[in-house]
Amino acid sequence: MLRPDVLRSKKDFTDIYNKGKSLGDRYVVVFHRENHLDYTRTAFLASKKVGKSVQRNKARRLMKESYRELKDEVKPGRDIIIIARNTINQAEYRQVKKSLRSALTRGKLLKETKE
RNA sequence: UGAGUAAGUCGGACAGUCGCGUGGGUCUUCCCACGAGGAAAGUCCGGGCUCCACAGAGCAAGGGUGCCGGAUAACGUCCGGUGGAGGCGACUCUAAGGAAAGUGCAACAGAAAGCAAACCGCCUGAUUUAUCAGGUAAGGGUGAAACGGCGAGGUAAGAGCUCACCGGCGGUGUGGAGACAUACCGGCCUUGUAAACCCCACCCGGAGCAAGAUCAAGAAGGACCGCAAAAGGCGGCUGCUCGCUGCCGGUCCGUAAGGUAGAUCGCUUGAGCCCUUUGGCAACGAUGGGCCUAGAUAGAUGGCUGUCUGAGACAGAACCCGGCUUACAGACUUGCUCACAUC
RNA sequence: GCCCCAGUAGCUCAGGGGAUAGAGCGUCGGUUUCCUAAACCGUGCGUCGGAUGUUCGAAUCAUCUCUGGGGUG
Repeated sequence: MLRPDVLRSKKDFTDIYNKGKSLGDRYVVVFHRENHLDYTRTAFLASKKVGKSVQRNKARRLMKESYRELKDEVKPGRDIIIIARNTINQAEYRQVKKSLRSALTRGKLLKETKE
């Protein structure tokens, strides 16, 4: 079965790119937009600029793992696209997580309870 | 011991914990099992499978292969051999048919680049002593390549003109399954290039799993049947009105079909892997037994902690197999060769 | 996934077995000018993306490889 919390259609992507907000950090770029649902939908992308398939898979796994640990702090009801930059190849997991956290914080996507 | 050569194996491991994909369970979000490669890569060949075309084969075009024999489902792959090249050797490499079917090309240099010729020479004759006529292709020079090589005889000078050896070509015999090898004889002999066109032999229909098959929303669009009836358009019964009626149009219900979004299948059991015995030099084949080993669909292998020779190669399945090619840190095993030392 | 194409000077491109690889723009130097521009003259600029092979000879032919670009569903 297809999971509902994953972005799929081309229309969603172009809407988020054109009408959503974007912000970048050292290792990742985040696009986000309200989706009027009661849950969050996400997508993790690594383009060919990042490297061959091994590097791209590694980048996506690091981003997914980072998001998994931050998931409970994220406010629901948004579509989020997380894109790897080619600097991610030199990064460790902790650095990626830190970068993603700072990006989400600056986009005010996290709940106010945590710092 | 050192150097080398050939073949092969592994490709960080283990434990705990939080997560991911598939399957199963007593499907309560709990438990169990399994979960990338030797190249998964490049997409360079060969097949399976699916649809289309032809349903008879042949010819042509276009493309491919190219020493011989075997292996194989097939191959441009593999194995064994032949010829050639390299290495002291183990061994390695080899697009290796045909140039006497034809066409083209061979720059520059050189007299001459392919079928005959002759620049300087050499020799003979004539004579005006510097040229002319004839003979010759040994020597010089040019070039990547100059019409068999080298030596002897021979001659005016020379020449396969003659002879020995070597190379090549043709014929015959012998060995071999064949490529080919070898012996004898012959005339003395024909440049290179086919990864230039080409000739000969053999092979090839096209597209590709996003192929294709099944199910199938919709306030989507079209077809047909029926029913109801408000308005409208055109026509008929009559010249007009009313009325009746046919068609179009519109609304609703139904039928069958195609089929978009979407879903399911194709999707992993296969020319499969491991072991035993056995035929074969080998590739590989046969017999018997055992095993089930990813199947996602924006696409599953990651994070943290600890231990160990301290960590680090190239790299990620997408329908599936057989090969080729390319990339690859490091570790290990076995056979063989050469050199040195010792016994 | 499948299928194509390209790679030659700093840039845009010729050249498809025999060149010292060529043209335009550009760079640099000079002439002219008080100076600059324009004009004119000159100058260099290249492992022909890489490796191996065929050939007497390769940018050109063959094989492998790298990089870039495009098409298609």
